[in-house]
Amino acid sequence: MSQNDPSSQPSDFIREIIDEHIRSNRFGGRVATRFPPEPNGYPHIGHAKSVCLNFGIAAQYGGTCNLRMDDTDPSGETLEYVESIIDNVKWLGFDWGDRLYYASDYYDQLYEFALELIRRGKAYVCDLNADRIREYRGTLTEPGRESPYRDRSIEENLDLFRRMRTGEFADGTRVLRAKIDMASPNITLRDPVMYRIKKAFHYRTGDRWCIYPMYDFAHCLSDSLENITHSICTLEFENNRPLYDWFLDTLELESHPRQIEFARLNLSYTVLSKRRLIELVEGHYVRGWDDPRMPTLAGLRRRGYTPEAIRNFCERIGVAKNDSLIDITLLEHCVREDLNDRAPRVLAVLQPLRVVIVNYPEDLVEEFDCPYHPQRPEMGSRKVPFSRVLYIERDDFLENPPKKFFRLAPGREVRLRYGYFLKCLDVIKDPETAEVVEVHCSYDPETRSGFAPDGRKVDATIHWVSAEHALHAEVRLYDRLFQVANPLEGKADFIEHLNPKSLEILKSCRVEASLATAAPGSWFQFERMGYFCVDKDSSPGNPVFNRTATLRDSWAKIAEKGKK
RNA sequence: UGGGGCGUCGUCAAGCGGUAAGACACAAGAUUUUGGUUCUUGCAUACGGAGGUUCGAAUCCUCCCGCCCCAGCCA
Repeated sequence: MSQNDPSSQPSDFIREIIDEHIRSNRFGGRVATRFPPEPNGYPHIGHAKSVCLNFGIAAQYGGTCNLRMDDTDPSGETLEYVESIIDNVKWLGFDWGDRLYYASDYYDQLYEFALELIRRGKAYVCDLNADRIREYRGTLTEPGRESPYRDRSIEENLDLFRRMRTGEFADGTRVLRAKIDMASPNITLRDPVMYRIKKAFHYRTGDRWCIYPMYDFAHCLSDSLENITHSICTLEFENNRPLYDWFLDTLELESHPRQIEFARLNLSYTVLSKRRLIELVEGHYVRGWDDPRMPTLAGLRRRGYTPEAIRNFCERIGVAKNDSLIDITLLEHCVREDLNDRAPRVLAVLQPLRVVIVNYPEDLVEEFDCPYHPQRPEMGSRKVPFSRVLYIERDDFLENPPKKFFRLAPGREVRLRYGYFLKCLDVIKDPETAEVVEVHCSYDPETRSGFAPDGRKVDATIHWVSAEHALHAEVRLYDRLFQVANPLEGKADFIEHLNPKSLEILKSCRVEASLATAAPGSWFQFERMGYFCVDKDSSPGNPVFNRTATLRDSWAKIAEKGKK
């Protein structure tokens, strides 16, 4: 069993805290977590870290994990975002059963809790406007001042708050505040706002409400209502924990979850903040939320990343409190690892160079049986047609090859994958541009299975496709979205760091005929080129492929060194 | 200059007083009909710095330095 493998049961400071709670029977041995996104953007790989953590812990401890939309601010929250969250968390492989909740479903209860706080003399209606409240709040080094409305009677507060709810007052004219401590060194505790007036349409409650609860008030109570035991959130909420506890303590609620904060994910060569992702989408720097260059789950999914790869990535990066910038090569490694195992191998020529085999019969067509996976024969094979005219990759031929290049070149012999040895006899160039347009070769009929009876060796094996039989295809090559590891570093606008070559569209690719029926979303390894998946833009006869990741390429490294 | 948090290899990250795991990256080599995969090997005399406690400190204490978060009627 996997219990013997410690690495299969992740351990981190959060799980240590939970272990301790179980030992001390703090929550009756129960573990209940929740993933609480605000539906105001598409979920990204950073959310995946939280999803994996919360659902992972629940599964590991035999507990539950709820999915809760933290929708307490009508502006920006939409059903489209809710759907994208549901869709993507499900795709990642997690199941919340029937426990899909919405903070907006708690509005009535939250309102009652607010009334109770007023009755306990712990909340008051404040008539200061936003600017005034800021002034009264003080600064990091100076204490704040108490609002002149702080000592209203309970009756007046109750009356005013009810009238706030009925829409008697204009937006921004009054708020409900918690009465805590205007001199607290923790600014979060300086009489924080609990409710604001916003006469805005909410995507779920419509115009039933014109006052909306703030995060600090709503979140702890939502957790409590759901009987959460461990409320896991990111580091920036650490300052808010005393407030989280204050509401629950002041209301004397039985269910008092423990808030635990961990460091959010940062990934090199991309950005993971909703605000900036929205900017990329709305500024049309990418083709939408599911653009394969985006770090959104929708983007990664369309790019060809598998849920398994993403989950594995989330496990490998660990959980701690250090601000970190994870190297994107780790994410890439995780997809390659998964796809190497499961992607069928297939032949595809991205930048075709025409090859005529001068000694191959004009009308002969042979079929080679090509296995789908070198290490997994159970994946089977398919027949690939071979004929006199082929296409090979442009990069696999060089008229004047450098020392370490051992692919095709004048006078050189290579092996065609699954086929014959091929020798270059002649190079045909465009008289105007001197560009190589065609290569004439001969093949050795004795080498049909890829070996020479005389035992002679060949340095390279290249991929190919029969000109007459191949399918035309569009292939989209993606590279990192940004040119620098940390686009947010420095004073420059992160947009300036966008990689102008993050997308290269190749329209004259040729892929083997077996791909004609490939379903959108299916993964392949184009041999020697990388992992690709069928894009949703494909139509019958016009397949479109996205490059998920290149293969590791030691030749590219050698070539790169040669340039320097 | 208030409060909260964090500082271990290029990047993450174990370590919880007994003499620095692992992963990615990188480098070298072996195998190979993908310059892929796989395999082997190398990669922190050192844990932000300085003192101190101790037979022994990345782990305990003190001071210092650096980075992140908080002054939304966002979450």
